[in-house]
Amino acid sequence: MSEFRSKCYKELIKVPKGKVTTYSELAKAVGTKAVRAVGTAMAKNEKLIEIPCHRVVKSDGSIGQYASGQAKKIELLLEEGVPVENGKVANFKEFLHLF
DNA sequence: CATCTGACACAGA
DNA sequence: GTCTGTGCCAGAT
Repeated sequence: MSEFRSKCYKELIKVPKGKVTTYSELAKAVGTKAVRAVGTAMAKNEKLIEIPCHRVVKSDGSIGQYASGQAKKIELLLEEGVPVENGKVANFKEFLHLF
C-alpha cells in the first residue's frame, strides 16, 4: 500500500452515497495531474467494499471502467440513487461531489 | 467522431 | 537501479 494509493482512497471515501466524482477531481484532490495514475490505483484496489470506486466516473459523466464490470458499476450507482443512461450519469454535474 | 499526446504510479524484466 | 508497458483518463487536434 503506497502513500499515493492511500490518498486516493482517502479522498474517494469522502464522496457521500448518492453522489459521484471524477477521476480529474480525485487526481486534483490527491495533488497529481495524472488521472491515469489514479485509475491505476483504483484498478489495483483490493478493498472493493471499502473503496467505492463505482462513485468515480470520467470527466464527461461516462461510467468508464470498473474492476467488476461496467454493468456492476452502473447497478451500484443506480442503487445509490444516481441516474445512469446509456453508460453515462444523467445530470452528473448535479451529483458531482467536489472536495 | 477517431487519434494522438501528455502526465505519472506501478509491476515486471 | 533503469527501462518498458500498461492503466477504471483528459484535453487537444
